[in-house]
Amino acid sequence: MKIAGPKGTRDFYPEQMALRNWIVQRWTEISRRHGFVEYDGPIFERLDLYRIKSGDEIVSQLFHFEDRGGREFAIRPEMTPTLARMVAAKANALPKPIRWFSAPRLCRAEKPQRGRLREFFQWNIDIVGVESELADAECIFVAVDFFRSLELTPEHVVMRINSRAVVAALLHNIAIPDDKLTGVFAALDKRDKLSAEAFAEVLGEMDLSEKQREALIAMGEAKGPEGLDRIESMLAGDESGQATVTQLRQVFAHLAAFGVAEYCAYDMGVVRGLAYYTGTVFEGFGQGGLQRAVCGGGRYDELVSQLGGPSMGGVGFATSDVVVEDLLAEFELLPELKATADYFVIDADASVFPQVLELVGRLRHAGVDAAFSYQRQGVGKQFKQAASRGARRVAVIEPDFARTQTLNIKDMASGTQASIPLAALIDDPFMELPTTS
RNA sequence: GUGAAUGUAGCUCAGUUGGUUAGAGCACUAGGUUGUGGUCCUAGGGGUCGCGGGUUCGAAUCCCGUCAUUCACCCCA
Repeated sequence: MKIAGPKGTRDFYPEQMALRNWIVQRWTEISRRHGFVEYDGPIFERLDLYRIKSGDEIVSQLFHFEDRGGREFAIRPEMTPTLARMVAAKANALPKPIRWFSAPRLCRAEKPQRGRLREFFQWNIDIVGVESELADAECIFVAVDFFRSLELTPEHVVMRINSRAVVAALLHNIAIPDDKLTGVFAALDKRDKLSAEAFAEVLGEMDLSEKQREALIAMGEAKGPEGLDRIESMLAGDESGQATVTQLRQVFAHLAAFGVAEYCAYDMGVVRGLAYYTGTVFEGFGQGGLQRAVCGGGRYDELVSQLGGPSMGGVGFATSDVVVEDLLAEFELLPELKATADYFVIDADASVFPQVLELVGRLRHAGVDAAFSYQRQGVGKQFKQAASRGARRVAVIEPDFARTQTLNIKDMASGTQASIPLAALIDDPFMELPTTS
């Protein structure tokens, strides 16, 4: 009886595994380049950890279970609560600022579709313990630098940036009551996906005054530098409100200094769904046929203290292997990852096969990736195998090898071939081959 | 959770108005070109036509159900 894999999960055959590893290596490399160190936590957590702060949306899609003592657990659906828990537990002992990254395997009981599966890998970058908007800007910079390293340009992906503090100040200014904030946040967040009429209709259902609705419509359209100017003028006379705009402008100034301004744009339509964001919020948005968020993040200033730690602000973002792959596929930027070997050793005659094994043994012992054919067959066939195996060089052992102690070495890319003494090969397996053919 | 589309070999698909042993390309395996490669040639393995039921002399093809996948909504990585 055949049993299919679980819905929304993937089997990583060597080809897919190579791509996944390539992506994770990229994440690791970029993280280190920007001065982040790696951490990890358990793959399941107490269910309460997510009940506290992630919001209903996340909780409704948890895979959860009980142990034999009736304790409730959930497979981690996101990493930030674990990070906050770990930081809260040792807050005073950890050197600040905390600059951590992780690439955890996560699970969410969602209905799978493009860019969204039930099991995936997510790259998380977080800076904790820095209140300055420098940290916000640096997180965004890391995200952009990652995309840039994949040869993605602003034509492929842009960072849309906003601040919940600014939004909150605006809403406060037009006297939106606290109990309606969440609803209004949600409405603004999907402004981009709706027509102007549909947006007005959503607002119409929310029991707001005419004036409030007009203000929200004006807000919802604010984008780019002019949009930010308009927002600032809407806050005229509100000193603390204007301060939030000044902070947001600082973020943009830092991003310009880091040299990634062309990737970044102000956008009132970005509010983000997670409940714990308090300040800067941002998302990378795929252009072309993708048209979806490919990374997302923001500032969470209360999460650590809510988990019993000291009052510590944090900011971070995440992206997943699934959307990164979709993004690269969309623009045909996926790498070609073929299996390779440094050397493929061939016998010109079955009688010297023992010497093949001997040479393979010596090369591998020297740290060289060496392969050979299991079957004794013609030289042509063995070369064919060497080629499909991705061998860079082929070493041919001739029938008179015992006497000459010399091999024919061929470079597969250039076709150059040379006669090299065994001792010289072992001494330096990657020597330049004489160019005479 | 709501709505829609699709389900033929490992992959991409053909399969005429329902008619005999269901095909192609790629991939895979073996062999040939008789001592130097990713070309070419030949052969081979592999399919309960998603599954179950119905209509019919006869169903991959029509009908119903079911499952799965994909897309959109919601939300999100």
